[in-house]
Amino acid sequence: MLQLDNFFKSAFTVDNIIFGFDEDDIKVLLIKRKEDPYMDKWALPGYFIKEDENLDDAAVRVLEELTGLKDVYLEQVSTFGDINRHPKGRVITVAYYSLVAIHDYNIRPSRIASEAEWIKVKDIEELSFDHYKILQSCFQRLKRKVRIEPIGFELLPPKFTLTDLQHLYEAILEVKLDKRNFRKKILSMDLLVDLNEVQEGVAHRPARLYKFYESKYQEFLAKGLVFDLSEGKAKQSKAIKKSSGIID
Amino acid sequence: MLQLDNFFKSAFTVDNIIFGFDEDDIKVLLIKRKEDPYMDKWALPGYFIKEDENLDDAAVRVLEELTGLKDVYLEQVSTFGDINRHPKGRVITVAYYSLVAIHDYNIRPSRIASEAEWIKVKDIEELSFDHYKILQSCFQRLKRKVRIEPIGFELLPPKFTLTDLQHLYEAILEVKLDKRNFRKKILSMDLLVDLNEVQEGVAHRPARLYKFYESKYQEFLAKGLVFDLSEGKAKQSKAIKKSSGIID
DNA sequence: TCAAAAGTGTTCTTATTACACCCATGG
DNA sequence: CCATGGGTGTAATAAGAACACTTTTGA
Repeated sequence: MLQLDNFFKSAFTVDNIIFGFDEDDIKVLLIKRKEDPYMDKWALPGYFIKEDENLDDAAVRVLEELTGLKDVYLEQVSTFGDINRHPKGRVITVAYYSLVAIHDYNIRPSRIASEAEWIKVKDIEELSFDHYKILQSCFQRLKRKVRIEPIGFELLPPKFTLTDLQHLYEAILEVKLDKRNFRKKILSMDLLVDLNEVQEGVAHRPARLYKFYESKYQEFLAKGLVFDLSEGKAKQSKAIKKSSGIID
Repeated sequence: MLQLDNFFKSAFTVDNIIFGFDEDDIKVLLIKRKEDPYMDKWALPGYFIKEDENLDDAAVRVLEELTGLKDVYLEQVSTFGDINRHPKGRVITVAYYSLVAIHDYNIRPSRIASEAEWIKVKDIEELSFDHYKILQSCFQRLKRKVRIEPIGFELLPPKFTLTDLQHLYEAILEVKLDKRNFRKKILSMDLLVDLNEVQEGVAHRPARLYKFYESKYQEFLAKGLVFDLSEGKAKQSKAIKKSSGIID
């Protein structure tokens, strides 16, 4: 008869890597800890999972408790459990990343967080615990994911310009993209709605504003199209085209 | 002062999804449990992690203890921790997948496994615990991963024919590929060595044998090339080409 | 001599790249 | 009237897709 008490048990936490986009840079939300270990050091917002709580629910709760953010995109990335990753004993952590439109939310640090601040990913050199490693792993995941699904829009306000979108992709993919080719591609996917509005108060020709057309994305997927802004126009996926007739 | 004992602690396990390839089908290695819960039912090989053991080390150890397999490709996929996933109480599990060339290894079931058997992924309809869900999630991961890195070779014996390789990709990607186009692509990547040997004892024209040229893959990566057999020839990555000169 | 799979090129179509100038606005 | 970023098209190149017949072997 299996008795769980015969096996070692560990504390479990969730850590959230919250990505934002601001002035051409990808940032993450870090908290300054007001609790040992690593008191007064920058860390990812994370805390212990409860006994009666699923992992995803814990990620949502902890995020809200520490930063005030809710209803944001969340995805599990990876689990870190090295024996010595926590100075007080074995603590295994499940890392999640989220995507937030920075200016649409107010951050309210609380609980173990004395401050919370958006910091450029490229300026971060070290963090508490193994959080630097976790950050890198989540940034890699974001980079891959953004080429497969149109999640980048989560990082922009509801109305954005094509240049905003291009800069977002350039920041995530760490590449320079060609303006004309980028526009051709994204518009040909037919996933954006031209709002017939323009920017106000800019000292140059104002840009048109667009929004992401969520429900068209479902049609887009149903047609077997693939979202990839980084290397060209949407292509019909092989799965559909090929299965129709290779007799040779 | 943070006291870990004030927080909920859970038992935690690793589960291994071991993929193999045989007669044009992707298979997974399942064990028949000789221990409750789910005694005599098919399950993924998995067991409890020890107090002084990192997650990856546990995956390696458990795999060997239950199946006799060692020195195989292993990668963490995802963590499953729903409150009720284990009938005896809270058990959080970290899922790994591995890739094995079926005929190069002998399986020796032991510990909690009374039998171990390779079963086609497409024939599996249910498993113990939430293992069916874990399997699906790992298969999705394999599907994505195989297009980005040449890990498929782990599933083949050291010497294989181009048809073997094509069938492998067709099985994983669940697509039919064109023979001539497939050969053109893979050979143009220059990652295979033609061994100047042919199959023996086949009732048709014997095929040439190839092996994967591991060290050439490093050169290949260094040139900024991308491995993708599913949609065409290796392309120079945008990261390298683009950064060189867009002035417009 | 048959069955079974190996091996091999070309053409057409589509996607990707490179690239430069005029436009609208605020200061 | 200047500075700033917005907006636009085309031609050349490269990659992808479609497709059929001859070869070699063992039975």
